[in-house]
Amino acid sequence: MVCQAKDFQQEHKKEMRAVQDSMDVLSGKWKIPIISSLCYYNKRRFSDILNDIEGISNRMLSKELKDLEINKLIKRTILDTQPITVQYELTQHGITLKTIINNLTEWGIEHRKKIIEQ
Amino acid sequence: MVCQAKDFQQEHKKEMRAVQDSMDVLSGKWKIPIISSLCYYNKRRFSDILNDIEGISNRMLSKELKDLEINKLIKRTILDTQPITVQYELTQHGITLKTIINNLTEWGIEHRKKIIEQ
DNA sequence: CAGGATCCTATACGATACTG
DNA sequence: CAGTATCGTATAGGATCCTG
Repeated sequence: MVCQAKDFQQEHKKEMRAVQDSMDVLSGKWKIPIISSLCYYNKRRFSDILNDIEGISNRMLSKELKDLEINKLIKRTILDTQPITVQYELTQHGITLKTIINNLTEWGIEHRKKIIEQ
Repeated sequence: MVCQAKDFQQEHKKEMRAVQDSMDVLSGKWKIPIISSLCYYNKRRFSDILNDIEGISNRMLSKELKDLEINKLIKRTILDTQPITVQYELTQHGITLKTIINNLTEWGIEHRKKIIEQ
């Protein structure tokens, strides 16, 4: 009995740590919106993302894109255009976040309804 | 054609806004971990949550719990014990976040593997 | 035990201007 | 176009102490 309770405890600790691991990579005001943009549009240029996300500054977008690239969630490609354009897309690993993005989208819609209805 | 492209554009704008709506409520370092604790343990006292989440201070926990209560995601109950204890649990609305928490947990585990393996 | 009050710091973020 | 550099502010968050 006591032993099983301890097992649950252990299991929950692991789950809690896993969630925090996710949040280490995803927290902040802009990471999720950026990933969402790439999730919905697939390939997207710097200035496009800048327009997709309301309120973000180029400084922040630049910094966050770097972070996400370091964490292997997105891939950066310089296109041979004139002038040069840069394309971003999700990596295979980044794509595994699609489920979460979809859930957040659905939840956001429901949450807005809940807030408005009162 | 052009018209359909515009429709997609519109749809994506909505999705993007929905995601940001979610993040308005959930962003910050501690909200998701707190919800996770209540998600996995169901009913939980203040000091328990304080222990569940590594690194959180009582000041932050107190503040974030208030925020979540205002947003109707959790419910606060004062128990008639000596000394007084306070119990927190997810509301019906808060429970709708379980899917997201579970996904974040799974993703965190996979992400850790990815990071370690290189 | 469950917080509130106070003080303090780091950093996240914004605005603006500039460059290849 | 895709950033970088610089500067400034706000606020998120930590540490500590106090109270019913």
